[in-house]
Amino acid sequence: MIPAMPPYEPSAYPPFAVTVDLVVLTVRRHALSALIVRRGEAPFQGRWALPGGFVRAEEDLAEAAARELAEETGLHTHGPVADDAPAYAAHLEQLATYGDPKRDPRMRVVSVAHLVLAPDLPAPRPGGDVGGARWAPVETLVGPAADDGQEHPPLAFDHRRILADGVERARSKIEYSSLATAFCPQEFTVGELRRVYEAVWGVALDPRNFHRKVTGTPGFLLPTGGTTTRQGGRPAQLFQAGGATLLNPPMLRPEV
Amino acid sequence: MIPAMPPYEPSAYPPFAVTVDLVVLTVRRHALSALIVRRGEAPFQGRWALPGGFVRAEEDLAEAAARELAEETGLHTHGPVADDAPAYAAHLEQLATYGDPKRDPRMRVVSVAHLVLAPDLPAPRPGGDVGGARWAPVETLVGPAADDGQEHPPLAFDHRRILADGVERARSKIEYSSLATAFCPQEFTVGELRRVYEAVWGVALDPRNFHRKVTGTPGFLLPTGGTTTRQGGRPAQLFQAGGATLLNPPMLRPEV
DNA sequence: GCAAAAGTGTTATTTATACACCCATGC
DNA sequence: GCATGGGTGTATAAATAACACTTTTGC
Repeated sequence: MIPAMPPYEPSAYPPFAVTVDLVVLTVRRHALSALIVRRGEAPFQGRWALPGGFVRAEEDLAEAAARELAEETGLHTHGPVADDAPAYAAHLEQLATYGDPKRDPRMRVVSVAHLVLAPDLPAPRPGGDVGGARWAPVETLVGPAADDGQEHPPLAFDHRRILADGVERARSKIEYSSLATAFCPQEFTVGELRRVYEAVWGVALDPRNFHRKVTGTPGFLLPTGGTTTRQGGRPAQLFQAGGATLLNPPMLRPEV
Repeated sequence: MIPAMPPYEPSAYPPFAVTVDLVVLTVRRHALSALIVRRGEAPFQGRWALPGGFVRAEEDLAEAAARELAEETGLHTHGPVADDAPAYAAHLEQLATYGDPKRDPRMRVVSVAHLVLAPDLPAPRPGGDVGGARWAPVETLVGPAADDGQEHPPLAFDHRRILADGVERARSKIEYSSLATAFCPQEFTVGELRRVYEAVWGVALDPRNFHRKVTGTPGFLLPTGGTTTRQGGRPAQLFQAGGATLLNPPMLRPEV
C-alpha cells in the first residue's frame, strides 16, 4: 500500500495496539469448555488467559484470529474465513471488541475478540510462546463457582468478561442456527447433537421431541446412510450438517 | 496511566488508528432511514459517509461513540452508556469491528462500528467539521436501487457494508427484543409501534393480531393512562416502553 | 353519516409438550 | 434376558393466522 495521499495529522489519531483474543469452545465430557493458555510473559505472567496475540501490519482481523488459532491449537477454520477445511475444522466468527483504556496496564490495547466453536479434540496442542494450554469447563471460569478460586485463579485482563460474552453468544446462537453441529465431529448422531445442546444450555431435553424437531427441520441434518453403536443401544443413523444455517422455527431453550 | 512495567517490544505491535463509526437509524415517513454526513476532508472528500471519528487516547469505545453522536447530531444515549437521558434519548450498542488493511487508503485504521436507534427527530443538527448531514432511506444506500446511483453515490470507505450489517442487526433484533420502542417517542400508540415494525421489515402486519401480541407480552408496554387521536380515528391508548428487554415469545417476521 | 384507526371475538391451523410404546443392538 | 439408547405415535395444550365485527373519534 503506497500512501499516495499525505498521512493524517498525527495528533488526531493516538496510536493503539490491536490484538485478537479467542474464545474457543468445545464440549468435553458433557461440559461446555473453553481453551485457556498460561501466560509466559508480563503482564499477568503465569496467569491463565484466552489465547490471542497482536494483529500484524498487513493482516485482516479474521485472518489474524485464524492464524492465532492455528498457532496455538493446530485448528483450522471454515466459516467466514478460508475453506481449505482439513480433518478438524472449526467455526469462527467475530464476537465483540474491548477497548477500556485501562484494560492492559502497559499501553492502549484494543482487542477484537473472536468466537470459535470446535469439535472435541484429541488434545490441545500448545505452540509458540505459550507456557501451557488446557480445556476448562466454563463454569469454573465464569460461573459463581469461579469466584472461590478453587479450580483456577481469575483470568488475566478482562478475559473473564470476554469469555462470558462468548458463552452467551454461543448459547443463544444455537437456538436459531445450526451452529451446534460445529461442536460435533463430521458425522454424528441425533443423540450426540442433543447432548451438545444439553451441555451448552445445561438442561435436559426430551430425546423423542428433540429427534422429531431436528430431523424435521429442512436442511439442518443430512443423513450419510451409515449407522453407529458407539453410544450403546440400538444403532443410530449418522448425519452431517446440512446446508441450512438458520433454523426456522428455532430450537427452544427451556425456561430456567 | 503510569506505565509501571516496561512497554511491549515495539516490533510486536504495529500502530493502528482506531475510529468509531455510527449506524444511526430512525423511521421517517414510513421508511427506515440512516444518518449520513458529507465528508469535509480527504480521503473521499465530498462523499457521503457514516458519522464517526477517532477514538481519543483516554476514552472507552462506547464513550467515543456517544461523544461522536452528540457532536454530530445532538443526540444523547441511554443503553449501555450513560443514563442522564434528556428529551431525545437513543439506544446505542456495539455492532462489529472492521479492520481490512486496505479499508482506509492512508493508513491502518480499525473501525469499531456502533448501532444507534433513535426516534424520528426534528432535523439533523450537523456540528463540528462535517459539511452536511441528512437522513436517507436505507434502500437508497444499501438496496439494489443503491447501485444505479440515482439518489446517492456509493458511501465512502466500507460504509455501505457497515450500514448493511447494522440494518440487518436492527431487523433481527426487534424480533426478540423490545428495541423497536427505541424508534418511537417516549409515549406512543400500538399503531405507531406497528408502523415501526412495518417500516423496518418492509412488510404489512395484521393490526389486530399485532395489538393482541404486544399488549399480551408482559413487560413490553406500560400504559401511561393517556390517549391520543394524532393518527386519526378512534382515540388510542398511549404506552411507554416497559422494563422487559427480551420478548418471549418473539415477534414473528413474516416470510419473504 | 362516513371514513379511519382502535380494539375484541372467534375459529382453523400449526407447533410445542408430555408421555406410552416399540426397536435393535451389546453383553 | 436385560439394560441402553434410538426412534415412532398420540393426546393435550398453546401459539399463530385469518378475518368478522364493534368502538370512538374527526370532519
